Amino acid sequence: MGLTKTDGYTDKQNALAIGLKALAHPARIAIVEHILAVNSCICGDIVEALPLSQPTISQHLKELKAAGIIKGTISGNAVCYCLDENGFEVLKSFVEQLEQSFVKQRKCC
Amino acid sequence: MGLTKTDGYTDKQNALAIGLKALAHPARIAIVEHILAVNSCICGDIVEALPLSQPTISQHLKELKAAGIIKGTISGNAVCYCLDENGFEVLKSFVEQLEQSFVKQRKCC
DNA sequence: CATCTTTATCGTAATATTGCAATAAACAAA
DNA sequence: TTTGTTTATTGCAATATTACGATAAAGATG
Repeated sequence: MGLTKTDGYTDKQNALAIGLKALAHPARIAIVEHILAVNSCICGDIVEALPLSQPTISQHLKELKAAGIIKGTISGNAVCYCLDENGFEVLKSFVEQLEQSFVKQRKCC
Repeated sequence: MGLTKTDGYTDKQNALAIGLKALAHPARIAIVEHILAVNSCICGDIVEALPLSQPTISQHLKELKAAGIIKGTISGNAVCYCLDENGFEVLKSFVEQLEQSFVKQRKCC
């Protein structure tokens, strides 16, 4: 089938899956890390930093934007990218929730 | 193509992408949350808790195991599943790293 | 205007993922 | 041994993802 079922799960679970999927690719992780590393909006030097063609990177940026992980602001004929605080919160709170439950979990295996 | 490029990224980036991908599915999130919710090893009641067939769930469990997120211990003809601490650390440290960088990031857009 | 620079989109080929029915495998219980 | 119970594997079919060349779109620059 290839089609992920979404009914039968909570909205939260589905939303989280989408968010994680957006980050579950080395190129997209590299893009986020690059944005963090340069510590400013980047105006399209990502193509030089990654081993992918320009159309492919454009596509990855689109996915990160759609997932709310980055924002893009048009500036002349370039686009400035930076992290989107809101989308980042979703990921953070999930991991925090997991960690809290995990600490409470008694070891059994 | 459909084939994710892995050369040109660090081992850490590639490993993280694999770990995130393992969690980037509502069923696998639901499985992990269920293991945490019952607060003990579960011996195969997941099939009743999720809207998927037994073979499909078996496959998702296999992926979570391969990613180091859960462990399975054979117990009679059943299998007890619980979280695997090691695999969980990878995810946790990534988010912590992201968060630290993110705090330092000055707002620009 | 013409041209360059930068980013986005379209079309397409290769590969991956998802889900399930059918079946197997492994052990338990009668 | 026979039957049930539990989990894994195999073999698909349908859909999604990834990557790139070609091209478009939009603004900058000469």
